[in-house]
Amino acid sequence: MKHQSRVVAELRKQILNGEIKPGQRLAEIPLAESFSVSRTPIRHALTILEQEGYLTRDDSRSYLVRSYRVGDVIDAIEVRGVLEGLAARQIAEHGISRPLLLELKACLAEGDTLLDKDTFGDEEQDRYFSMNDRFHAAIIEGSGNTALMDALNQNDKIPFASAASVAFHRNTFKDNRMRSLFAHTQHHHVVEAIEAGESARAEALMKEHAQVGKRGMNLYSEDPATREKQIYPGMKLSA
Amino acid sequence: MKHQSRVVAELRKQILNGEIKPGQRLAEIPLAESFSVSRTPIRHALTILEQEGYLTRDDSRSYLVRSYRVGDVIDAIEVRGVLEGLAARQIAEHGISRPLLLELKACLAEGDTLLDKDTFGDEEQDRYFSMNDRFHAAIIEGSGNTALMDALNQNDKIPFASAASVAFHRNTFKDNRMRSLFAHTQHHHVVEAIEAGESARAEALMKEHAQVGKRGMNLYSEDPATREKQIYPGMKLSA
DNA sequence: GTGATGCCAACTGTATACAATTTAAGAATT
DNA sequence: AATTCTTAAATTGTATACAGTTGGCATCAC
Repeated sequence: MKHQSRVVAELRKQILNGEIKPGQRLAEIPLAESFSVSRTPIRHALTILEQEGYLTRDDSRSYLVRSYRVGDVIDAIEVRGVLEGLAARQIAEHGISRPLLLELKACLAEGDTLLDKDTFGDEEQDRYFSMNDRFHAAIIEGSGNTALMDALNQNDKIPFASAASVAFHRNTFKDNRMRSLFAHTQHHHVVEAIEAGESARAEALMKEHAQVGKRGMNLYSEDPATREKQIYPGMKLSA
Repeated sequence: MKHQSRVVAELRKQILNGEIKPGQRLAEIPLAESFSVSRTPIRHALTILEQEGYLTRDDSRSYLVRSYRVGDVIDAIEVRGVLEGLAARQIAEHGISRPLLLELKACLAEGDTLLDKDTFGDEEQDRYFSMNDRFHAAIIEGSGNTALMDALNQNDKIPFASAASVAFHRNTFKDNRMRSLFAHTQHHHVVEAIEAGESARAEALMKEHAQVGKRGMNLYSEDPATREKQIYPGMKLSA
């Protein structure tokens, strides 16, 4: 029992995995059958996923999986920049707490170790990405600014816009390592600035740091045609 | 006949008006009776209002009207600052469109006229506030950044955090006029900067402009005790 | 062959019945 | 008198029936 939460989670996962393609229509009855529940929990899930931004409604009727334009992703990365910048600034302004500083330093140390090795294969990449997640999450939550957290949660709904999305492109190892090295050095500088109470610098550095999200996916383009290209959760990006 | 949207809107209004107080429990059956509909549209409305942040769930069961701390409001104003700053910057970067410039200039002109008069009573205030809304909406939508609009929509759920919330405090006419005059001058400067393509300046000015939201409600305090005070939609703020 | 009309199937919106669970009160026991 | 146990009422979760609407398809007229 308690189908509600299960259906929401499962459906969201299917959308994010790309098992359900954008533009595809989601009708209640087929979904109910496929989940072996009644329409009631399905309706609940569709309502929530619409609110979360994964679905839209066609003519105020049926639900469609939403797709995005590349321009939306670029813009969302910009939004993440200013928000994470604000988080870094507020931490610097209020003075960083001991536990937060320790967590950030732990992230830095782990990254140093990873990037110091001669190899940078799948395992190292995965560990790097997970460390990257922790770093960003620590800064965001460390700000204690719930409005900021909410706004970023909203923003992360857009595919490839979240800090975790550096994990989606898989180019050559050398490329990824270089990029990671650069990004990690930015992490160092941000922590430096925060520790020194240099709030404006911390904000600027963190803001700029978000731009790696564009570069990493070759989205760094103001070309209007590129901006219009469709993109969706679970899409394979050939970088 | 389409009770859903009506119930959502009505219930949201009641929460925002403070007719439903924070901490109050919202049970489905009493609500259904009061709206003269079945539980189904009520459930739908509660699901949406929870997603929108107006309600929380107690022990994953009943819905409660959420309340906020003053600190949340201050933080949300800060978030609005960086987001509206980003909007102004992007407009300046991409070059302002003719219709947008006209709309902004119209807002400026209307404000000039209003503030030039000798009186600044309720009517002038209301017109000023409505013009202020239009100005902010024009900048936000004019950025064309949907992620930014989504994030700001999320942010505006926090009571007194939206740009429209300058309307909530009613002090002496003189105070309000002075504040409005100052804020309006900032509007002028922002448009100036955007028109000149001075994107960094436009961003900084717009960011600073959000701070009037704190001052206007005497929320400008880093005092931890003040930050902890409870606040809720529809609450009367004695400034 | 083409277009209009009408019918049927599928779908959403709403109401409601039923099951499972929580809450509360009252009774019983210590 | 206090605590615990029992039980009933209230509430949420789920299923389902029914009505109203929409869209597609086939038939029919031209």
